[in-house]
Amino acid sequence: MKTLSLYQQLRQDIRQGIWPAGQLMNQQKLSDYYQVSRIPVRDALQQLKAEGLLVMAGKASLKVPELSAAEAEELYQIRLALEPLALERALPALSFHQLGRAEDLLQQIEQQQHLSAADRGAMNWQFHALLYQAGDQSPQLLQLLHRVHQQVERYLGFQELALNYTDTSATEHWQLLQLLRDGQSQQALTLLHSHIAQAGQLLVQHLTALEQTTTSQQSSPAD
Amino acid sequence: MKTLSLYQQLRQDIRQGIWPAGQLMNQQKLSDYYQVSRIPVRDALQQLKAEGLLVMAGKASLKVPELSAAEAEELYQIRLALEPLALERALPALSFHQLGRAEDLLQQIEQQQHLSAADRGAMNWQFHALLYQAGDQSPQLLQLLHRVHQQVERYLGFQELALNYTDTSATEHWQLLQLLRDGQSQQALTLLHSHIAQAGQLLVQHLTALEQTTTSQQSSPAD
DNA sequence: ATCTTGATTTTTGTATACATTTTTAATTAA
DNA sequence: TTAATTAAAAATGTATACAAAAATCAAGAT
Repeated sequence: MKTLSLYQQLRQDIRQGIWPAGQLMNQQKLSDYYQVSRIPVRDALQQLKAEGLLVMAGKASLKVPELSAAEAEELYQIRLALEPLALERALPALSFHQLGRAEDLLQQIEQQQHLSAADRGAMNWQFHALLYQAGDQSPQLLQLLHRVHQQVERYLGFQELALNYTDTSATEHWQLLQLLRDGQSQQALTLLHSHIAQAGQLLVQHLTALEQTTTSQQSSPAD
Repeated sequence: MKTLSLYQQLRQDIRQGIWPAGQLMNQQKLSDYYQVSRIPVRDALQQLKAEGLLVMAGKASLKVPELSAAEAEELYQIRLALEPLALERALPALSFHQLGRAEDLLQQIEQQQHLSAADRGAMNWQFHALLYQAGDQSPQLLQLLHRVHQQVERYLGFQELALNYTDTSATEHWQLLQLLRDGQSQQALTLLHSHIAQAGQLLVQHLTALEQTTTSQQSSPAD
């Protein structure tokens, strides 16, 4: 078991809901909890803030941001805008060697049986990133996408959604690789687009339904 | 004159070339230079690193990243992918009130005569951001774009490029506002796209030319 | 009852000191 | 000469202590 940096630990704990949405993250509490001084806590918090995994609450304090269907939709629109671009830029450098590595990873993901939705999401991103990284021609783009996926993973971990979607998703990944191997770039880009759109739609629908039940629960006893 | 945070100061100094590309940014030297302890320096450095304005150099040190035409092109491709999306999402919330504020800003920019290319770039981004911010419906997108523009500004400050382009650019901004006021959304999006593409092309051409003269200077005396 | 005002408490910001790691330089062997 | 190894140095990581700021709460005025 690798020892995690405090930053990694915190990120994981936020994703796992130990620090839920709305939670105020103050240095003192955290330095007590994790048994370190406030300096490394500061560092970790600042990094998380820069990545959008924490947001300002008031003038000088940080909190775990709330989740919303609207934001999830925004994140998926960003994915839709950036990921086809990333794949397109990587296309010239996508050798069979690279595609082989992607296949290995995909197979490995499938063999992992009992994964949480968030973990599965993280591995899916690894797969996508492997393709986009080819040739190392889009470091800026990759960094932005990494950030976006950090955010998305919080939404995935939120609830075990659409269990049957994982099959569809996996199938599409294999199809994507097949198209890339055959040099059918345009079709690959189209598939990637609809693949992301579909996943986004599913997530947003799920969250929207959830928000409505929650708000109706909140308002009906009061009214 | 407002007192800048160390982070802001450092960002400005990097943009102004006080710490040039390739420069190693170590905490000790900087804490001497800015007359503060290493703690606030750490904070500032970490933030700059998270924003991509500093990059790792070796295992634990940071440096000012090098500039390249390839990266500039990447950044403009990202702008092209994200900014039309941002405008599209802001469209429903774009009231005449908002457009009026944008006009004021534009006029104000034009009245500022002697600005560096980087300063002018920063104000241009302010103008674009004002449009995209309407309705506050894309906070994630705005944050990503802010990051991208931080990077772009380094390139603009690099050299006083294409002095005559500022006129073209300003004209296009007024045209964009006109189209938005007239409700010609599709045309506005198209104009925005070509506006960004044009600026990007100009910058990349400029940098490419510059890189070639530099590399030929480097290699010819040796060979 | 609500909104100020001021004092109290909590929290964050920064300096200093020390521990650990990384980097650099020098030395030795191949 | 080059590469590997090791010792010196410099730099970063972390803890503690203190200063400044922010948030909280209670008392008083409207």
